[in-house]
Amino acid sequence: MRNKILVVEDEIRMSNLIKDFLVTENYEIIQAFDGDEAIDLFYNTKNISLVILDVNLPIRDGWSLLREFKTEMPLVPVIMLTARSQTSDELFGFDLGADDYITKPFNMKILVARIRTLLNKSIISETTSKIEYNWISLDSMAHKFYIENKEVILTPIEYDLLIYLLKNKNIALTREQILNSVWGYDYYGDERTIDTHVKRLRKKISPFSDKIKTVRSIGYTIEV
Amino acid sequence: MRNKILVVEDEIRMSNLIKDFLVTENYEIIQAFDGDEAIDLFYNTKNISLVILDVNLPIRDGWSLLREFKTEMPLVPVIMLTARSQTSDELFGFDLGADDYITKPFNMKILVARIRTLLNKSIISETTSKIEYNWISLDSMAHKFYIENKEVILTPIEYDLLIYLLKNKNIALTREQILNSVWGYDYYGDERTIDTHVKRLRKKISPFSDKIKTVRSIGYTIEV
DNA sequence: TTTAATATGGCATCTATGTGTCAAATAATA
DNA sequence: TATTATTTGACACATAGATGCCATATTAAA
Repeated sequence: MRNKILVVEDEIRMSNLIKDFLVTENYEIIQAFDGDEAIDLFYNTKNISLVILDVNLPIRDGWSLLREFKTEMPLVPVIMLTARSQTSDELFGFDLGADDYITKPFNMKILVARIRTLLNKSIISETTSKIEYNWISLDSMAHKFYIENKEVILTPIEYDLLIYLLKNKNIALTREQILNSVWGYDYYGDERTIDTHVKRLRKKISPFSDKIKTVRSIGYTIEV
Repeated sequence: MRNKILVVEDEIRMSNLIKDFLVTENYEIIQAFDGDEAIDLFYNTKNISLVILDVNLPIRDGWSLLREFKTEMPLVPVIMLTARSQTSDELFGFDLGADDYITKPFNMKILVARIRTLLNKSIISETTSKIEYNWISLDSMAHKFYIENKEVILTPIEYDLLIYLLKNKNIALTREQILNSVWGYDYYGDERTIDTHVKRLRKKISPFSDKIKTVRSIGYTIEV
């Protein structure tokens, strides 16, 4: 599955430059051109893997966005971009929890290298690109799952749910976490609906239904 | 405890510059001035937290050292220093597993900021998920306990109770304390119910049942 | 030995999860 | 657009599992 990167950059040329390059590297790019748009996209886009954030933004500046992002989703890595090279600024950024820092102008290949480093580290996309176990495999390009080399047809939510469980394999996930990640931040539905989807998913991944474990009083986890 | 940092840099002035600055930041510095010395110190110094590694070294170059360090101790973060700004080199470094990359000349404060970032990360990733004693281990992410490497299935209260006992290992806990912490302050039940849960827990952690000690007329404690 | 505290087995009750079903929402098709 | 198929979310009920408490046995201390 491709990693989704949110690029927050007001200079349209620069933003597109980044986008075009990262697209060729097989990332999925979401662009925001000011702070408000960034906040909006951040909350309404599922499964953002990483944020590239320019410091100099109109309306709302990068540091303030950084603080909000890191408060809400501390696990999503953030790379700060700035034209300034002032040390105090940089430190400020690090202290607020930026994961990396790149001074403009920069070389695209370095950007890609740093993105890779951060994504490899973060739990979020540890296994995003290739999921392949002896009982299940994923062809992310084709958007298909295979159980014992036989394709299983999943609905969109089932697909997202399974990906999320697999990305966080062996981690007990609460229903709230699942809801926030799979359904999105703004969804306020019945948590037990997850049970229904797990039921359906289990049926479809038969005979490996019990790979999806119930963690009583917590939620679910997948063991691979 | 102070973090120990191995600085591998052949230019003595630069090495001392780094050392002096990092010492004021309360790090403990070990200096190596060539590749052989670096290897020697790396293997013979306990608990190195981080390595700062210059690419341009006499005898044995930085990339080769990096490979060796990362093979032997992948969890120790490495920051690469280089005067070169060639992209291909940088990428090479990242691919070999360097955790960060700083081009000379650099600002000391930036170095410190990156060190902090890396050390926080490695500490977090080490401490949050697993706790081990010689007879029992806990994977809190997976929400699982293991006795002699075999998983023991605990109910939610048993799990919380055991966590609480372990957090306060070797401390005698009153039934009231246990009730308040595990059941919550708003719970008004029979204190002797704890006995029942201890009974069940002891059975499950067999043959280490007597690690949970009864402290007569007080409550319980766990010894590890 | 007596007394007080703890250990244990069992059971009634309570809680969380599994499952079938259905209506509403959405997507696909004619 | 109208019609049909699929997907989704929610609920009620069934069920497995967890919990709390009690009566009785056992142990430790005085």
